[in-house]
Amino acid sequence: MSRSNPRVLSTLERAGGFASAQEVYRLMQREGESIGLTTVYRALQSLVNDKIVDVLRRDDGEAIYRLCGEAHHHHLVCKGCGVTVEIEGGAIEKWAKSMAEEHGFREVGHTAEVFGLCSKC
Amino acid sequence: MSRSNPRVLSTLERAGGFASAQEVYRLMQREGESIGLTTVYRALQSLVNDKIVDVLRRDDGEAIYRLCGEAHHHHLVCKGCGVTVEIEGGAIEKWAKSMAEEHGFREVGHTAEVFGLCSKC
DNA sequence: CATGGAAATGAAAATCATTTTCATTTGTGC
DNA sequence: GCACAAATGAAAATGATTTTCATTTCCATG
Repeated sequence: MSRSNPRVLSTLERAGGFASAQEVYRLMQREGESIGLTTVYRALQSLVNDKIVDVLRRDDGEAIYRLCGEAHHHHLVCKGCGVTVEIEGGAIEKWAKSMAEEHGFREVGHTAEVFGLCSKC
Repeated sequence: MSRSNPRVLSTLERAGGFASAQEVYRLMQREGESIGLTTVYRALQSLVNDKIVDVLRRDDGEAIYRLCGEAHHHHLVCKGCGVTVEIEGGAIEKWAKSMAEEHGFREVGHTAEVFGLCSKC
């Protein structure tokens, strides 16, 4: 019952391994792929079940998917112009892990975003 | 323009300081309070703006609100039962600040959440 | 006591991501 | 070719949240 559609997976990869179902769908449409939104949702769910992708939530509640094992990075976002820089987060990994262990948590993940005003704004 | 309706706040308190907008609404109805769902949503948004409550996301994407203390802290949330522990984040402050400076950003803020499965789940 | 405008309220409609339904298509073994 | 399970996708359903807009409540001031 593997509905893990390879076209969806490869699109998610091309998206930088980080996109919502709607975004994957739009991307595939734009690239001329013929696929239904329903199938995209099912494929993503399936990929999550198979632990091939992770699911997180954006602040607005939309689910975003990313490849497991993707190098985990974070974002530095400008509140003024929206420009985004990927930043490295080794410090966070450690912090999250130690905090979790301290309270007996397992299977730990985390989200972190930094925002401010870039030099131009 | 303070729409931070005190009845909504007190209901959230009574709910154990942890509930979705829909739950607050249902609770108030059950207690015979006369209030509209719209007003509950507006009050909660207002409380978030005023930093009186925090907003998180349940796994299903529903927003949940909870009273928050003054001190800047982060949350360790269980994906299973939703139990939440406040954790200290000095490491994060430093990390966010240094990453931002490195890229010339000013007026820096950040968000960070850690999630996993607690010992009971 | 008006009364006039600003803020608050809430019912109903709109939005939007996600899920479900169901009829159709595709693929596979026989 | 044939039957049958799995996959697909269009359209409808769902459910949280937001928006619209008409009405009501407050309050200051005449």
